[in-house]
Amino acid sequence: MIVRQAANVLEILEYFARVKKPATLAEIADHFGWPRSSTFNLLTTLADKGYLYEPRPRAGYYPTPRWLVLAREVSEVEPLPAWSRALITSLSSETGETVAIAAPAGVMAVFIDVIESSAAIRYFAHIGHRVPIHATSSGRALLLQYSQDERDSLYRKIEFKQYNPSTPISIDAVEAELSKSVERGYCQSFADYSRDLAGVAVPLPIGERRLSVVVAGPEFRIGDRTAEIAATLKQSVERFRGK
Amino acid sequence: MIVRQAANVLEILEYFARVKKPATLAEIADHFGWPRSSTFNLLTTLADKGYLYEPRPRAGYYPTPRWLVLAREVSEVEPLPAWSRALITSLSSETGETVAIAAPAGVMAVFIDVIESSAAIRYFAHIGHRVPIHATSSGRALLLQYSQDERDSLYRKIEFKQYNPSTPISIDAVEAELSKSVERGYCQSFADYSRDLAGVAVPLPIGERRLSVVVAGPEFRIGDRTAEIAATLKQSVERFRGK
DNA sequence: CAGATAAATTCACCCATATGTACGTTTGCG
DNA sequence: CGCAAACGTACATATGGGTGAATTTATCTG
Repeated sequence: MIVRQAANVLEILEYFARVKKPATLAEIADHFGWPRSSTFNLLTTLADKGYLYEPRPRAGYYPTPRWLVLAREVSEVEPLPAWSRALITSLSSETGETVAIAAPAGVMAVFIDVIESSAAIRYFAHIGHRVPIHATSSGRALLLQYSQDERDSLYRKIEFKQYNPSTPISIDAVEAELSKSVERGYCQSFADYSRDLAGVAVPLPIGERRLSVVVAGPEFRIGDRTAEIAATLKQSVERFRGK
Repeated sequence: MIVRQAANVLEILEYFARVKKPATLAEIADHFGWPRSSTFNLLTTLADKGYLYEPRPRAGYYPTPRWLVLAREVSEVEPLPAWSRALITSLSSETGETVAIAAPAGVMAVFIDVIESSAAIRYFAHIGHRVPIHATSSGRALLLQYSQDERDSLYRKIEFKQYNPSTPISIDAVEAELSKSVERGYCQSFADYSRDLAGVAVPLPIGERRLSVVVAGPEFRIGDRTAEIAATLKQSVERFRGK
């Protein structure tokens, strides 16, 4: 069950991150198609707790720096090492594709750091983006770091959906793909989840954390370059990990 | 009306900012006294939207860096100038008290930047902290920048409460205090709102924005130093504004 | 490896809460 | 300056969502 008002708070934060200027109650209500009265209650709540204020009287609400303070506090703990960002930046410019670092989140993989390709046609992803752990290269690079037991209990929670023709829709299919990945030395996915999207990924354990790096872009650009990209990936990981 | 689930999202964020480590569903539920099932729904919602993840399987949830990304985006717009932070840092070390920059938020004043005193007994405030605009020195320094019309319409929304013996509980009382502030050249408050707390504040217009700076601490330390503190305040504002 | 214990998840029902409606206030325009 | 349209706010009510209890899943313990 989704908690609507909780999701709405996030919607509002995202809204402000997008428009980057104060918004009046009416604007917000209209934008989301929410009733004025409900919007009023929500904004009042956020303002009461010190998360919104009115930069200029009657010119609308805007988030206070409180968000930043709290976000900094939570993110300063166990930050990614400096080299991981250098790694994906370097990989992105070398390959010309979007590169991300993924972490497990139940049956999903979350991107916890992303460098987007600068190509016009590219994989559009952002930090916080979530993809099914079993149907993506980044996810499977995480699964490879699980024990068989851990994987088995995860599988039971997965709802196997046929996102695309090539989506693995059984435990066996996933396990088979994992075996193949071990053989070939890297994980890959060709539109197993997102249409037209191909990805190449490898595990990236950092300390206790099980992460993965993925290079992803349109199938026609990744196509037969997977081995080459995988080599670049591994090489770069080796090179940057030391630093 | 307060939107409970919206407030709960903020509570959770604050919780993680405090404990700075992953927390399981049970821990969170117990901490807040929420039913497990409700906590489950909330955490699931936040995780579904990519705001929480599980650093290690079964080791609990933790916020993703997504919060930081969004918070940065909203805060990068119209950031406070670099000198304003230097100003309050300097003021705090000169006076030994907590110093804050306040902005209007309806009938309240929000602190949008704060440097806390290092004294054991001090004014405890944080970014996002809110105080009544009419019953605090920081608030009144904001009111001074309003036109009479704007003030009048604000007054109608204020619910005059006797927080303390000295709280102004009428429009006239507030206006009188504002006049006195103009005469003496700065705003002050002696426990008009918070018990034992004294504050000295001056307006701080930055660009189009109407802000104020306040030096606040225990009455016994501020006591008869108000004039001196006000002088330091004004001097520092002059000095740093140029930079 | 049971058996016990604790945690996570599901579900249906009833109450808290989101909303439609109405009212007061502000703003924009002629 | 007066009127209209837009905006913000209050409140009662029906209904969507939070919760307690039941069920499943994981973890501990002897």
